[in-house]
Amino acid sequence: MHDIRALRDDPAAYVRGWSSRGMTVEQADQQVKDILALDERLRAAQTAVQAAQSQRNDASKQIGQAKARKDEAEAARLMAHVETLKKTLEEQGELERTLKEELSGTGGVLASLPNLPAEDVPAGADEDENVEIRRYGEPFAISAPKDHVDLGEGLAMLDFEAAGRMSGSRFTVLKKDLARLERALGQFMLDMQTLEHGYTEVSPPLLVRDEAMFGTGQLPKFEEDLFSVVPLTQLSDDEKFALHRAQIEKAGRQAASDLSDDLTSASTIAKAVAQSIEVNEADSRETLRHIDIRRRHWLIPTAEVSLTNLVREQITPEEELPLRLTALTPCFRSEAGASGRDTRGMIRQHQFYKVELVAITAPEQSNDEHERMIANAEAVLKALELPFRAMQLCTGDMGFSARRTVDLEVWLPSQGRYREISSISNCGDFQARRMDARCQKRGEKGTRFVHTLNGSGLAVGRTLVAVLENYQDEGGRVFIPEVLQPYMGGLTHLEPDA
RNA sequence: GGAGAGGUGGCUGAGUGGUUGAAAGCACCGCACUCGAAAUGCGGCAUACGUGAAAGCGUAUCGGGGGUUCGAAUCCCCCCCUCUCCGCCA
Repeated sequence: MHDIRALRDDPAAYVRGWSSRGMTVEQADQQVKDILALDERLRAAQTAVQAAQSQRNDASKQIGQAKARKDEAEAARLMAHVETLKKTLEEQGELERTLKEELSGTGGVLASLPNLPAEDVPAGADEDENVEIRRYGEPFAISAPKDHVDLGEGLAMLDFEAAGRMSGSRFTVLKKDLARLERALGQFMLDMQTLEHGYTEVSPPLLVRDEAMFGTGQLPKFEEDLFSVVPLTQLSDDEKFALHRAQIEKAGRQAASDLSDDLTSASTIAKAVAQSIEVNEADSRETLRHIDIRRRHWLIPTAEVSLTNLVREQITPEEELPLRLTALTPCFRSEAGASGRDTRGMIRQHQFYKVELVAITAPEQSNDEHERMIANAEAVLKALELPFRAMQLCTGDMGFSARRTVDLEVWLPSQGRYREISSISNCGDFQARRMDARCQKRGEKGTRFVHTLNGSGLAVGRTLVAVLENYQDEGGRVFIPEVLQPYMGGLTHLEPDA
């Protein structure tokens, strides 16, 4: 969500920002012009409505006074005056609502355009123009490395076939020590982030409302990446009846007013009413559909959604910032746009575990906090002694809500390249505006929007893949990293028939 | 799932169609009194948006949305949430 006043003050910054993120300069320039024009029209409508309301309020007050002193003639005169204001009130009011929705509504322009990149973000079109900022560790020399699928199946601990039978593609079943290793990784990461890095552990909802998804930026633009669930509860008969009654009353009023100067026969009226009711049956169904939507929940694609929304619609005292939150949760992604990509193995699943890090900070703290968070994520890879590199994402490769993002990529021997295992973003006040999450200094009047940051610390599924592939030996056994051994009851290797 | 009660400013809580943005109390801030504090007295004390150089002015907001009305915290409808009892359940 963008600040219309900031855009008014410095339109050029927005042209610059958006033209670096998938728009040409001309398109960005036009976009900004369109927004400013829309804003202009909205404020004109607003001013007109307010002027009319002001007059109406004055008149209403006088009507009250006139009635109090039994001056019915004066009251009637004033009521007639208000009647003349009605047209302006309705037309301009309708216009105002439409323009406002278009500009700053849930599906409006300001909510549908991506965050502006920070100044130091390299310009670029896609991932090929990301910039490596550092590298840790040397890829292990493994001759003819197996991939994690062959390793896992060789150990009889990984079963895509069974998963496919019950759930289809992009699901997996882990068994025995491999299932335990996944659990160990989650526990280890969570312990590190809470005990060593000061994050507060949270066990949040995995199902959230539209508003929460809007807050972090998944909605309205990326609905197709998500799973939704709708309870099978139907509307009660009472609710249906109430809805229909409201519709029929509305229809009846409409029909009566349409026919008021031509009351030819009862049958005409009946026909008209019946017709209106039929039309409103459709309206009614539409209303019912909206109620269903309101009862819908979304499965979180990352705990970023739940953790960040913890401060939504709240004013947090600045002394309490930064808030550092972490959670180990399942994540659910439809991967709609990825058909054909990473179809083999557990790199890209509909469901996976991830330890998420979220920080809520005061505006001036967020840059430092970002660096801290990157280090917190890197610490996990270092402890597991997995080779990785850190990539500063270019403007074209960043997510919708981010103003600056650094990805961590782990070495995968079977692919002979680095693959994303963590993504750490500073979103500035972009999400805070969408959530209305603010902070306030003690004893001071004004509030400011907080800054929000999120990062994986780490994706458990992909870490499991990295451990399997990097720690394999020629016999198909897998060494368990030392830091994980306490979580595995002292076990040092995964081996067949364990 | 059934039956019922309720959601008002930072908090408690009055208000059931007309100068009510909203009584009163608490909390908080300023001033007076005091050597200082307490107590007491007086005054102040919401947010967002529009407009304006500013002071200010205007509009909206009593869980959210819609409706009735010249006028809604107050009446009607829908949604969300909280609480109580019953039922069911990991």
